[in-house]
Amino acid sequence: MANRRIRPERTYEPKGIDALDLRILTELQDDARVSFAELGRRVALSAPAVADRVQRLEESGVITGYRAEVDPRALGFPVTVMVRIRPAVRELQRISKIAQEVPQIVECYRMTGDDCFYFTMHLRAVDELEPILDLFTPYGHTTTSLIHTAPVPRRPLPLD
Amino acid sequence: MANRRIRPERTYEPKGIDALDLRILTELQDDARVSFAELGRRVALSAPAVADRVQRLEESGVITGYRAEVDPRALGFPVTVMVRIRPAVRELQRISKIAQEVPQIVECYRMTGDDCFYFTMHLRAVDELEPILDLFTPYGHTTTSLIHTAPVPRRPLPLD
DNA sequence: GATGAAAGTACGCGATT
DNA sequence: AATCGCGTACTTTCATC
Repeated sequence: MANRRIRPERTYEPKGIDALDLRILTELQDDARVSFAELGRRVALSAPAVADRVQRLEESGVITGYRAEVDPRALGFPVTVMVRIRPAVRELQRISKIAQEVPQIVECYRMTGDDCFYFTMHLRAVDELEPILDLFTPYGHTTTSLIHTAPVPRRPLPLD
Repeated sequence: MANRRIRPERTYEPKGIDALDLRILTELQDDARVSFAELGRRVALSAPAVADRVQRLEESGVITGYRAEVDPRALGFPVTVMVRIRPAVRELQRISKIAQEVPQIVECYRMTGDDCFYFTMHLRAVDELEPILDLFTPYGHTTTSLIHTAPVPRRPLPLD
């Protein structure tokens, strides 16, 4: 029988990341627009030195991007919805594809359990919900929840 | 009988936000570290003009922050977990509080449905899971899923 | 537009291997 | 001796008035 051991494509080990890198990452998670000069002052390094480190962290995939966070409600998306999906057999790929194609969906994950997909989306009105859910119902069973509040709003990973 | 009509505390209307603001927000959602000069070039505005607009968007709460996104796996958190909670009666506040106090939890939301809390956390090993879940089990029933992949990794709100 | 700050580049120093 | 990481010096670009 063939060897079916599954190996991860990459081994994710924090090699070559030191305490100074973690301090830099903490600062950048808190304020991504800080200048290299100011960042250098905060971690006691020269501007070129921090710029080098930040570039290294970007190129090695530790930093995956810099995002302005916006308030969807302030932009006319007052409805945030979380949907779980229990896919019908052999329809997993299709669900991924639809999720990618619906622009209101801002994230979608696959996970363990019966409901093995979930996604979050922002809507201009609840009217938008039904037609979007109908894209998925042919391929699985959906469970929908409206999000009320954020007891813990999105926050950085603690890196100490 | 008292009037029990529920009104939102704030009306969230995109008032005073024009197409140029939306283009600026799109750029900043994509690359929060872009300079005002470069941002100005992209939206055909002078650097001081975009700087003014960005400041206005920050002060009005449309922009809530600038975050570097990091890859938790690259930093030694290979396990991402999503937990839903169906709280016991009258224990909602307690669940919020615990979620706030656990640093591994990077977001927590309250929503409609039986499982009216959910949160996401990043762990260094699955060993960490049990003691964290045990913080919640006295106050509700938990459903835990390990996250495998991201068919749609976190992406910006489309503002066209 | 002008001024002061920050980014980017080049080069040299010192420690580590 | 060679490499790596940092600092300094200098030019260009940017932020701010």
